Amino acid sequence: MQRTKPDTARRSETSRRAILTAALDLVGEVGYAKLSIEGIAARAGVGKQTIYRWWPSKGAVLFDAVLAGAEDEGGETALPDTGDLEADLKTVLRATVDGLNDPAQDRLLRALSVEIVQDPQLAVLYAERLDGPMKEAKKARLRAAQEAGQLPADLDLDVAVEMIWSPLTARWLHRTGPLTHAYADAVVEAALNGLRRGLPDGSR
Amino acid sequence: MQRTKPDTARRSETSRRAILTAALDLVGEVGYAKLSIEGIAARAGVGKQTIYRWWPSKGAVLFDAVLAGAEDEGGETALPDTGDLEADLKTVLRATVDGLNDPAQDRLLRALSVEIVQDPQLAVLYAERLDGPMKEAKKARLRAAQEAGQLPADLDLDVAVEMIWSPLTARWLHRTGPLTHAYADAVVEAALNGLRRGLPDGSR
Amino acid sequence: MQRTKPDTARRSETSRRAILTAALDLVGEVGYAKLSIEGIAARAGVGKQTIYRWWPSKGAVLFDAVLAGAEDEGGETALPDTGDLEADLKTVLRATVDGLNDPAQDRLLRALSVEIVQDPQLAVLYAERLDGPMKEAKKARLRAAQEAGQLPADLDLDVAVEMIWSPLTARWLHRTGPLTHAYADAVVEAALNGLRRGLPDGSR
Amino acid sequence: MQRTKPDTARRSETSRRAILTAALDLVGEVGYAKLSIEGIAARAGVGKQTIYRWWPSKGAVLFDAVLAGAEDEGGETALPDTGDLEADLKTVLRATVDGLNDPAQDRLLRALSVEIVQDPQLAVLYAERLDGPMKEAKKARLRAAQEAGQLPADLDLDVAVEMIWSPLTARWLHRTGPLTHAYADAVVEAALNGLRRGLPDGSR
DNA sequence: AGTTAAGCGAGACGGTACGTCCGGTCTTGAA
DNA sequence: TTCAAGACCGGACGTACCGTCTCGCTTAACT
Repeated sequence: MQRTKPDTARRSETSRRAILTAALDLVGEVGYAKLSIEGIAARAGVGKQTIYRWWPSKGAVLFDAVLAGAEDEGGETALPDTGDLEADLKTVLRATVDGLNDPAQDRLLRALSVEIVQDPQLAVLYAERLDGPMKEAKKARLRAAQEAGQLPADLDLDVAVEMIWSPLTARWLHRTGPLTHAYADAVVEAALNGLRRGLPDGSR
Repeated sequence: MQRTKPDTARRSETSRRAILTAALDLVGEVGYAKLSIEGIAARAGVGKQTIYRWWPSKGAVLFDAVLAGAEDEGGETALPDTGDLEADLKTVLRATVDGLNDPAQDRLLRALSVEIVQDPQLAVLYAERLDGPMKEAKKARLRAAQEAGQLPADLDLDVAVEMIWSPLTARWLHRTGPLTHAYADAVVEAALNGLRRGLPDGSR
Repeated sequence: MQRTKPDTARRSETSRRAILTAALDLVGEVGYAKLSIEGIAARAGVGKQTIYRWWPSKGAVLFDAVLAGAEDEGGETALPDTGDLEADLKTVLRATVDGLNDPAQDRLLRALSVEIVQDPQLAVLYAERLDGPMKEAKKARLRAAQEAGQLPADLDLDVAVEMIWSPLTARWLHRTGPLTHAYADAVVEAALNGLRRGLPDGSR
Repeated sequence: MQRTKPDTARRSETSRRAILTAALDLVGEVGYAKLSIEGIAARAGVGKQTIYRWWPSKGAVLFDAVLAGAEDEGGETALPDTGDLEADLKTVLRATVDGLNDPAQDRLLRALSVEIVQDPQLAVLYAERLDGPMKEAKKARLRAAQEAGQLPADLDLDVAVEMIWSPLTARWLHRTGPLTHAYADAVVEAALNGLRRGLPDGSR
C-alpha cells in the first residue's frame, strides 16, 4: 500500500523536513484537535500546496513525522533478553509506562491513535510501518522463550503479544486507571500465569 | 463532575430528545468526522443555540446520546452465569465481536472512543457513567467464579477484566487484526490459563 | 394612524419610562446601528415581551423616546419674532447648527433620521407628531412676515420653509460641508433674496 | 482616503463584478434592510470570505456597486444648457423627481443614503466619488449662467447648488410631501427669485 | 374580600446572519 | 516543475439578536 506520492528528484528535502518538524512541534503545543494544515504550512514557511502535493491528510503528515522520528532513532528495537522472560517483559512494560506518562509523548501518541482509529488507510500504514516492526521484536522475544522451553511451542504469538501489551495501552487510551510500574508487573504476571493460576486443575 | 449545564424546569424535553436522536442517527450515517453541530441542529429541527445552551461540544452531545440510549435499554446488564465461566466469557466476547463488526455500531463506538481519547473530562464521565456499570457487571461475574472456587480468591478483578476485554477492544480500535469468534475464544483461553499454560512449573 | 397599541390601564408606566430612557441612553452610547431590543430590555430591566407588546420595532421605541423628550420640554416652540424676519431666521438656524454640532444630539437625530428614511410608517408618524408642530411654528413666523408685508401674500409657505431649512439638514445628514453660523446666514440670505438677487429684471 | 484594500494583481475580476451586480440586484429586490452579505455571496456564487477580503461592510459593497454603475454610464454628466437657466433647471429637477419616484431607484438611493448618514467614512467617499462629480456639473451650469450675466458674479455656487437641490432630496428622504413636477418647478422659481420676490426693496 | 385575568421579568426556543477559520483547489511569478 | 504565496468557493464554527412562546409572579378590577 502506498499512501504518499512516490518521491521525485524534484522534491525539496528542506520543505519536507520543515513540514514534519512543524507538525510535530505544533501537535505538542496546541494538541491534535487544533492542528491545521494551514498552521503547519505557516509554521514551516511553506505553501499549503506543498503539503497537499505530498500528503493526503494531516493524519498522514503526522504519521510520517512520527515515522521519521522513529527511523532516526535507528531501526534496531530488539527487546532485552536476559533469559528471564518475566523480568524482561516487566522491564519493557515499565519503560512503556514511563513513556506514556510523559506529557509530550502522551499528546503525540494520542494524536496518532485518533488518526488510526478514524482512518482505515492510516491504520494499515500504521500496522505496516510502525506497529509491525515493533510487534516483530516482541514476537522474537517470545519465540526465544519458546525455544528455551519457557512457553508452549504451539502458542499463538500474535495473541500472546496482545495479551501482554493491550491492557496497558487500553488503560492509557481511555484513562480507565492509573498507569504505574505495579500495574505493569501485575499485567505481566497475569498474562503469563493466567487468571486461574495456582488452582488445582480439578477445580476448574 | 458535571459537563453539561444543570437542567432547569424550562428545558424542552422534546428538543433534547430530538437532538440526541439526530446525533445518534447522523454519526451512524456519516461517521464522526463529518458530524457537525449544524447538521445535528438541522436534522433535529432545532436552533444551534439550543445545542450550545446545554452542551459544551459535539462530543458531549454524542456522549449524552449514547448514555441515554444505554439507560433506555434498562440498567440490567448482568453477564450470563451458567456456572461455566469460560463458556460464559466466550459467549459475551463473541457477542461483543458481532457488535463491533456491525458498521453502525462500529462508527458510533469509534466516535465515542475518539472523544474519550482526546478529552480527559469526557473520559472521566465515561468511566463513571458508561464503562463503570459495565465493568461492575463483569467483575460481578468474576466474583461469582471466585466464590465458586474457579478463580483465586486474591485475584485483582480490575486487572482480570482488563486482561479479558482489552485485547479485543485494542485489536478493534487500531484494526491490527481480524475480529472473529475464534479470536474471542483464543483470548478467553489465554487469559484464563496464561501464556505458559500446561508447562511444568519447574520449567518456568 | 396608530403605530402602537392603545394604552390600557394595566400598562406599567415604570416599565414604559425605563424602556424609553434606556433606548435614549443606549443610542447615545453605542450608536443606532448597535442598538438592539435585547440591549434595551436588559438595560431597562424589562422582559423583551414588554417591549414587543407595546412597540412594533426598535425604530418605534426610539421615536417614542424622542417624542416623549420633546413633549417634556413643553409644546411651546414658537419662533422668535422681533419684526426683523431675516435676523430672526438667522438666530434660529444658528441655534439649529449648534444643536447638530453636539455629538449626542447628532447621534440621536441621525438614528431617528435613518429610521424615517427606511420606514414609511414611521415617516408618517414623524410628519404628524414631530416635524408637523415644528413646521407649523415656522410657517406661523413666515405668516406674520406676510402680514407685515415683508413676504408676498401668495407665497407657498410649505415650499418656503423647505427652502430655508433643507439646505442645512441636507448638508448635515450627508456631511457634504461644514455646518457653521456663516453658512446658516448665507442660506437665509439666499433663500430670501433668491440666487438672482440684485440683478436687473431685464437681464434675467 | 481608501476604504477598501488596494487591489492586487491576484484579485478575481469575475468575482468582483458578480458581487457588485448581486448587491445591486438584491437591494432593488428586497431593500437594504434585508440585504445581507450572505445573500450577496450566495447570489454571486462566491465565498463570503471573498467579500470580507475586499470590503469592510455591506455599505462599502453597495457603495462600490453604485460607483461602478455610475462610472459604467460614462463620466459625461453635464447638465443641459439651452441658455434658459430656469427652464434647464426645471428639466433636470423634473427628471430627478421621476427617478426618485421609480421604486427600484428609490430603494437603492435610500440604502445608499442610510449608509452615508451612519458612516462618516463612507460619507467622505460619497462626497469625493459620487456627489462631487455631480456637484461639479451643477456648478458648471450655474457658472455658465454667471458668465451670461444671468446670475450675480459673486454668487457662492456651493450654497446655490444646495438651495436648488436640497429641498427636493429632503422632501424625498423624509417623505414630508409629494414629489411632483409642479414641486420641482416651484423650488426652482423660489430659489432663483427668492422668497421675497417681487416686493419693493423698501418694504423689506 | 376573593377571584381572575392582564401585565410583567425572565429566558428558552427556532431561526437568520454575523464575521472567522480552515479545507482543498487553483493561479501567479520566481528560481 | 517545484515552490511560497495567497485568492478562491465552500462549509462549519460559535455568537448575537430576532420575534414568538411559555413559565410563575404580581397586581389591579370585577365579581
